[in-house]
Amino acid sequence: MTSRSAAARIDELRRLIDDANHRYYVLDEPQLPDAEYDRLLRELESLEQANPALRDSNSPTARVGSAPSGRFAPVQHATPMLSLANAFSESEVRDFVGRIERETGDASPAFSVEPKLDGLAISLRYEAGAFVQGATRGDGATGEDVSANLRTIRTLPLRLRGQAPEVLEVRGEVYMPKAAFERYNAWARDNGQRTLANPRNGAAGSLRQLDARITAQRPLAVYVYALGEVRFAKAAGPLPPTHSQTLAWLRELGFPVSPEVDVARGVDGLLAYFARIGAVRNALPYDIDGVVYKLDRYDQQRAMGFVSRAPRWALAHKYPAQEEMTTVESIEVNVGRTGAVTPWVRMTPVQVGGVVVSRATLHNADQVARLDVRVGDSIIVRRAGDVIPEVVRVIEERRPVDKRGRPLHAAYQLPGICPDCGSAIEREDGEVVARCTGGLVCPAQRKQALFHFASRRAMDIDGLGERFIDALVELGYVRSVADLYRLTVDDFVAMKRRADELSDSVPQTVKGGKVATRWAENLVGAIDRSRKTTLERLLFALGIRDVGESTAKALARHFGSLAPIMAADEDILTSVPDIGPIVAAHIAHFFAEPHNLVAIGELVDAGVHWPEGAPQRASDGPLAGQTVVLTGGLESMSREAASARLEALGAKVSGSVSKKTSFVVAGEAAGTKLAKAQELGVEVWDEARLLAFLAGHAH
DNA sequence: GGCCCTCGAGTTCG
DNA sequence: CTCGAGGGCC
Repeated sequence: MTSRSAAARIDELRRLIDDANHRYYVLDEPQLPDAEYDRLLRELESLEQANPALRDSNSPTARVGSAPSGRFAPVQHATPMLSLANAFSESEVRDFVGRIERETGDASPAFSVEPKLDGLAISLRYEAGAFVQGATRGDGATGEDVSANLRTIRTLPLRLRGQAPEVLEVRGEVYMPKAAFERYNAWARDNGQRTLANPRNGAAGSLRQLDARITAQRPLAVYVYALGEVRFAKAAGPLPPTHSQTLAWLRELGFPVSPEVDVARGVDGLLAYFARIGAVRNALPYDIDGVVYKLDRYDQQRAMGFVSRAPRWALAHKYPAQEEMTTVESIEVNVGRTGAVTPWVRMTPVQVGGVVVSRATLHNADQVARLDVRVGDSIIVRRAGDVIPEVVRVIEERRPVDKRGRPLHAAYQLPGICPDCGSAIEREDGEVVARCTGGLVCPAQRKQALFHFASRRAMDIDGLGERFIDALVELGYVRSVADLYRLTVDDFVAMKRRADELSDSVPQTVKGGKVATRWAENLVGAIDRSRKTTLERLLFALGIRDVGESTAKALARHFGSLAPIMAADEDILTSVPDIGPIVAAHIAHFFAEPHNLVAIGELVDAGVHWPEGAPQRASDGPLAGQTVVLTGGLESMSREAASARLEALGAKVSGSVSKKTSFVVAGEAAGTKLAKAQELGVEVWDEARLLAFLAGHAH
């Protein structure tokens, strides 16, 4: 190939690859098959290698990064990089908008609004449409030249598209997408590399790598959101008159601009945007710490001017932090109803997502080992999608060490004996959970068994909470579930008096004298009401391992009465739908234990009773054989009531959506289950349709 | 033996 | 809600 035609081909390849990159990374609409892309890139590489004179630092092949070039050179920003005023409350937003309305005389000014990415601010300089230099923010006036590292970022255009100004400086944020961060850390763990503490630190650290080849391996991305210096070839350039139009223009030039940018008017518009982004915050592919409001019209911006270094026409409205750092004060264990030993951390209380968090579960020994959490460690805690705090990771760099630089504390190990009863803790082969072997000898297990027995879905004894059960067991009033039915008002009053003397483990609101008597009467009444129950509730309340509500219901339907269940061997039990050999063994063992038989006899003697009937096999009804899932809240009835009505019509009400689900009933604020149903193409009913169906099939 | 669907169990704060 | 594991079907 002559060098002339090589030059033409190189030019063509660079265009094709740049275009493919733009479509893939910026527009998210890949067009070129991966194999074809690789082929073009390899062809370009070999042509550039054969023709060194035609190499170009803005060639797409440069994205693999270049060797270190010493220190970062300082870069003077042509126009200073600003900082923004922050707001943490609605009233600050009102003040901000009020000021602008007053001073511009515009009763309903438009704002360009955008998410505030949690990354690293940078400035990018283009001359004649080609990327020439990129710098960190630094102190706002002078930053560091990180051009080589920025070139490795796939979403950053190396050449602009269309009519680019002579000089164009844009400001943006370099960030690490959440998924890329997770992927990178998984890779780093597997390969013995240091993991990144969070996406923001990951972005900052990667951008300040002296060796751009390392940066190239870090999955960074960039969004632009503002202009710096702009010079057009001809005298006065046609700059758009508003910020939102500028963003659209930047997008046309090939820059990645957040798809969440919008225009809003007035305080209500801004707050609505803040709420809308806040609602999807977790689902966004990047971390944000707030949203930014910018007065849209440039003439109005000029009228507002600056205070020190912050513009008076822009505001960053921050969300409460969702991830915070704190320290581990101790690692302790809980013993559950089945003896499951669950480790958890007590940590220095810290505000996360608006509430103070002081403890978080570690689930099991595997999780402790994975995180390698130790006493004294600095940890990142998060309140994920729901409410439950979790330990995200340990910041190993901050682990306390002794004089010789060794960690102060060894890796945490689960205790070998139960802290509540001293029995051995064992973990079966292949199982994740470790269990206390003490059984009902263990006070922790006994308390949990009682709590489960009294719980709403079991015997439904109102007012018998966890702390109160603790006191009952510790003071020796109750050993087995049947003991509950022997307690009198006098017992409760006496117990209350003793508990008050010993500690404050009984609610403070319960005072002595008449009030105590009244309270005791209520409890005795609640216990008495629970005597009348159903077979499935009783079976569930007994706390047989692996027998939850659903299995208890299956047993009750299949056998109709208690005696045949107690008498059944494992073979007979296995013939019940959804009961296999393992659950059958647990059930048979439970009823083979003499103390369980005694407890059941005592319950019956104490007056616990339930209707018994004939065995029921496959149900019929208009919904026979259908599996239904309820999600979200219904207005006209509780979720339980809706379940009962559907079951009465023969449906099986399940908790999780799958291909086999017949239909999903979605109420208010339906969440992931609705999304899953839509993804799987499962039929979705709204409340109106459910009500119409129920009305049409009323008994 | 491997998959998919369910169920069970544990969990935090106000 | 999420994870782990039991049950059932291919």
